[in-house]
Amino acid sequence: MRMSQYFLPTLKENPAEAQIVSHRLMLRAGLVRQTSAGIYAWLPLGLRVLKNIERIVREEQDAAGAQEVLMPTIQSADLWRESGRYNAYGPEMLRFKDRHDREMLFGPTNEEMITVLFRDGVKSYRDLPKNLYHIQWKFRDEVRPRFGVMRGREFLMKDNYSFDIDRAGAIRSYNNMFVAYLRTFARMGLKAIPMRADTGPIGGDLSHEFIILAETGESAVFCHKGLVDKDILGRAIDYASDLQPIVNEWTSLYAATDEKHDKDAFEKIPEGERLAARGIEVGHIFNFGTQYSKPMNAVVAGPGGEQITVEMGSYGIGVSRLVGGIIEASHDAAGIVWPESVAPFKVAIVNLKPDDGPVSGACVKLYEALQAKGVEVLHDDRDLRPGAKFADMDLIGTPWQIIIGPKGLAAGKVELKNRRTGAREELPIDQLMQQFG
RNA sequence: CGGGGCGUAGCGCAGUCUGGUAGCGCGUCUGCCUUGGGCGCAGAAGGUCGUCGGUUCAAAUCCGGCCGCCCCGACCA
Repeated sequence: MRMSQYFLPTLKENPAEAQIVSHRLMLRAGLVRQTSAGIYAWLPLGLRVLKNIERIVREEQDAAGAQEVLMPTIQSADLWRESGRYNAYGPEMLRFKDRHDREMLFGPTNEEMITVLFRDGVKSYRDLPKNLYHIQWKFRDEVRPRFGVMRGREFLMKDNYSFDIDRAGAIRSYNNMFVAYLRTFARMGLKAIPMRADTGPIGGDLSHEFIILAETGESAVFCHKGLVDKDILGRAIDYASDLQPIVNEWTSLYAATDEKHDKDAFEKIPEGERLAARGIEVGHIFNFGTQYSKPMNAVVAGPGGEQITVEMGSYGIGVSRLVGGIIEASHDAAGIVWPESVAPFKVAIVNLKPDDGPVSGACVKLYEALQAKGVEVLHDDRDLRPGAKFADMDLIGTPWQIIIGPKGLAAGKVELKNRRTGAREELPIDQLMQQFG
């Protein structure tokens, strides 16, 4: 993308309404604009990040055996009357009537809808297990939306639902998602720690929240330090095998949110290995047994022809929240520092002297060569002073900056800067191509 | 939902107490200059002062209603 043509409105000053760093940087770097309290429009740069996060979530869900569907944002009130939640759910649910006076709602979650889809489509134990997910916009009319996309009213969420014949199967499904979540967040450069959590109004008996540590987190969390740097990506994972040992490895060390915090257990950890911090919830997994399948009569025929109520679980990842969460976890005084896996552009070319023929020629040639190789590259061809370009580029946080100016070019070299470390090196252009091949 | 604050140019703010020509910085546009970390000079555009009503010769300013936004708390499958 040529920056001179890109819709990228960056701001030099912090908007007054933004208090936390991720919100400020998202506005300043031109990722989003607020349109109402807790409701945001995604601009081109922000949308690229959102799509990258979505892609990683999707790849890991697919790998773990979940199948993608897409359910609507609008649901009927009758559906929710079936589970008994229409009246139980509070004013966070946005309710309205259509032109025929039918009661509708903007979905805050999809347990009811998925249960009906499952119930109507699966009749035999032989078709189990099933695990269906979708990535769809949700609306919850929060009393007090805040912190930008971290607690918006409209937000993008991956939610999925597992259906098993018995509890043992449900636990296998739960463990699959547990490991898939570890991988998902790790791939985004996050250190997400699974913590025992309250199941809340959704009910159930087995639940973990995946928390990333950040000063501005909404909840207080307590855990063993050993969990912070545990690595999942180095492991070969076979979702067909029993993943309980891996789950045990993570759950045997203490980790809990304040609702579930056990002070005595925490203090048994040697003092140097205790970690009391604040965290952001980016994922939450539940096993809730037959809480929805029972009232909604989601049953399958068992081997002996008997009717068996299926065991369910649900699993959520806050996709739009992750954009803010990743920034909270990865920024510096100059701006955002994107992990490569989610960066809107992997590399940026900074043309220091656009009115210099050889310099611009080299920039364009490199830009086209990188594009031809499928590298996501942003070319700053704007007629601005170098300082302004450097400031913008650091703000939007492209992991690599290729800086091309007349001095270096005369020596046949360009400069490569790593956004995270600030390290720079001078390289001949063809060597650069190898690096991004 | 309880408490607090704010609404004046694209962004950040002053002006409101004490009513009398709507300002500043940044950004934007034009020209010149400059070109390795938001450079400099000159000129310009841009505002129903959130909204509705009241008081007054006169309202950004005083009074009232409404709307919107932010912060703390409670809440948050």
